[in-house]
Amino acid sequence: MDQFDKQILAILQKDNQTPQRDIGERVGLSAAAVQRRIKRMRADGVIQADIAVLNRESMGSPITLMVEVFLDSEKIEEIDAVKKLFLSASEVQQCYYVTGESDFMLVIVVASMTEYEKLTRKLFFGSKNVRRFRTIIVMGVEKLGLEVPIV
Amino acid sequence: MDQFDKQILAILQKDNQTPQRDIGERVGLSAAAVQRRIKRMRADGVIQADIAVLNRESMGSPITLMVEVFLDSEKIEEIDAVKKLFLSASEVQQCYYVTGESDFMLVIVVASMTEYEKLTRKLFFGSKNVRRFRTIIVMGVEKLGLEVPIV
DNA sequence: GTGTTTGTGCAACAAAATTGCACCGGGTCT
DNA sequence: AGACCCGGTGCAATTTTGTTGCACAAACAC
Repeated sequence: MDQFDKQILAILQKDNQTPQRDIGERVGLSAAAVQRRIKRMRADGVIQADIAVLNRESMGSPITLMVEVFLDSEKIEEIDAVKKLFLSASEVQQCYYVTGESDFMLVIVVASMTEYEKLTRKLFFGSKNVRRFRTIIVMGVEKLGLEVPIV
Repeated sequence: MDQFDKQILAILQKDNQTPQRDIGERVGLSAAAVQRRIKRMRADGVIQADIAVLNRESMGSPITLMVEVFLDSEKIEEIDAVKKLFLSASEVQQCYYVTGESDFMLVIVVASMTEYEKLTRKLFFGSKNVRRFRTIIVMGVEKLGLEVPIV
């Protein structure tokens, strides 16, 4: 993971459709070298996924919710159990294990409130270890990205 | 935006490196038709971005934070002003305008706590309209995605 | 120094994306 | 009904991009 790799990643996390030739020019490598590095980083899991980000309005404006989850027990097995439950739901797009008053923060995207209500039963009411949860309704998604600082 | 488009988007938001030929086979179109549809959807902004998601451990485990922001004034101009400020920071990867007790939820990724401390001054202390903010430190990113339900 | 490993550029090659073209409904107008 | 776009399609040709074989160079171990 040298400076070349980092430069390549910086480009890809902004636009992974950039032709390898262009990347090569920008970082000072041949297209072949760039291609080998990208291939290696994908195999190593440094690049976890390659995705298209969709415009939500075009997709019928699904509802985004953030849920702060408070657990009773903080025993590892219990935590792992709820975590597993959360991850099993495709509507849960982001799941963070956090410190402070609460234990988990979830970012959930659903097509309708009815759907969220159902999900709520499955994830929170159905789990004995969830003491309470606070739902924050998102009115506007002002920015949406997954970029990471590259040192 | 018909059923074909939706199927294509469903594939791309999971893996935008899928060859158009494969997509064509899966949805029942020729590769050329798929290519034209994708091109159109990119031009129309239905597809907002194409990005690589990086493994954070490989990137030196940057710190993820969630910040709940409480404003004083809820006048539109004031809200827009802080929003603009938030969006101006590249560390702010997600910005949600929310209902409830607070007004904004931010997802921030920084390389170090020092950096966050500095950002804090710029975004919150520097803005008169921010009454208070609550920082939630992320200990573990259990899932990370931006997928949207496709109806 | 010799050999090994790792990575490079170049050039050939394979695969993918893009485009020109003829064609096929589904509307609309006369 | 018939003539006519219009939007979209598939096929095939073309162009662009990604991939691989090969010779070579730097770094390292022995």
